[in-house]
Amino acid sequence: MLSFTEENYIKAIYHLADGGSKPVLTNEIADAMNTKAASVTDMIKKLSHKNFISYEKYYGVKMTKHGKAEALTIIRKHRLWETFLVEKLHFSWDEVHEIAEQLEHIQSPLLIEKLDAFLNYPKADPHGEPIPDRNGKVQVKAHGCLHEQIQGYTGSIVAVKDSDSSLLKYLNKIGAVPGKKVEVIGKEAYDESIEIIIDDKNLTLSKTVAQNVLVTV
Amino acid sequence: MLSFTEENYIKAIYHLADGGSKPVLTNEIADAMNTKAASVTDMIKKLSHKNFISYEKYYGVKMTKHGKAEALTIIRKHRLWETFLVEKLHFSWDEVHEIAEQLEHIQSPLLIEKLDAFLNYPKADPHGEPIPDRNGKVQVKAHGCLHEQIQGYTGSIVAVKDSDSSLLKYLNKIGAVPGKKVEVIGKEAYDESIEIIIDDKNLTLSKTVAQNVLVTV
DNA sequence: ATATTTTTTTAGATCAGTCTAAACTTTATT
DNA sequence: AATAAAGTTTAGACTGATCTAAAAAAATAT
Repeated sequence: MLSFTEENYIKAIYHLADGGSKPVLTNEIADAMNTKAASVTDMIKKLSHKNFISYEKYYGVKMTKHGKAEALTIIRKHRLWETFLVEKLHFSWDEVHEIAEQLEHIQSPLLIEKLDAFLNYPKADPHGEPIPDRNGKVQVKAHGCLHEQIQGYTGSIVAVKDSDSSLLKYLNKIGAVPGKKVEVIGKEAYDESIEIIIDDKNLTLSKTVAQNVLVTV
Repeated sequence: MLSFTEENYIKAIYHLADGGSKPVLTNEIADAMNTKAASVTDMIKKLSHKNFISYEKYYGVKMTKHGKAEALTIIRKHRLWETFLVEKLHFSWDEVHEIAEQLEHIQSPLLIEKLDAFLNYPKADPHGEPIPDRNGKVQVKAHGCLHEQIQGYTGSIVAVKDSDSSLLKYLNKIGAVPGKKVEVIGKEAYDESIEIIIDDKNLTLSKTVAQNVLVTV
């Protein structure tokens, strides 16, 4: 059985690898886990020994099939619990992450099946992220440019196209990060800027920025 | 913040001390925790240093006010989760103990308040055990062992002592669950088994079973 | 292509929780 | 009261997850 920590590493690596495909560097993991590179190296050895990742010294790690499957069941649990917290216990969607981080480690496949049924087999969590099914299948959501959306649109941010660090920094500052709910209030015709609401705050994004933000459709 | 293990020790000691009052011996704790006396001694030192119990070498430990309060919040969490599992997720009452053992360690006072509200502030868990309120107050119901009752007794089942799953499964099968009316028809002198009526059905329970069933008096 | 910087790994230490084996206290027995 | 038995504590070791400091490898810059 996996420890708390092992599960957290597997989940973090999966996310950093964008679904487990691309290789991830030691320092990236250390940053994501708020720990030191040395600790990561140790854990990498353990996880690779258990066949969740493949590891070659001085190169990033890559997830195996086994590892991806494991990550998906953890993600499934996390997102089902978040849905429960928001829909049944009436938490607001920004309060649930920390609690779900704990709940996702509860061991009981039957519990998760029953929770899934209780919630009526939801397809996405409160942040709009898809919930993998019991076999690890993820329903990939169609998404489009924020720039293409019109007044009245509501959805959530899926990803950011450009990896330019100043854009990311800016989006992070204004709270426009993946997972966040967004509503389109209106668009300026003359410069194609877009007015939106994120976290109850009105924001105006330039065309250039809006073209780089992917949202659910 | 308390570790998983510390919480489990506190809960076990509280139960062994019958509500925290009488002193508990090292070996009793070791048995209850499925560990060795030496490990218990170490943990006792730590918990006493943190003021949850008072400790004098070679004598049993006693819970402090602080320790009792802590134990009661853990028990509250455990019993609320059991209620949730049975009432909302439709687990049967003999399946929930192990899962609640995990859930009781989730840290979030707000979560517990919301769960309590969601369940409509239940007074007892599915086994009939009282649920402490947010201040640690327990509503104690007068009750006695079924085994101690004599011919002609009528009352109802309040709770089941042992949380052993095979006992619970058995009681569930014969319909001896909390809330059910029970009547004592007679007792066999030679093996101290007891004959009762539940749901118009005559049943014979062994001494061991009857000792674990609590009834109103 | 050599030197410098960055990244990663190794070595060695620490802490929590556990263990076994030995030492020590208390309780029971004769 | 002396001895045996039972229960408890100490000493020392191990594992898992972490750390710091130093060594090694890879990437970058001159």
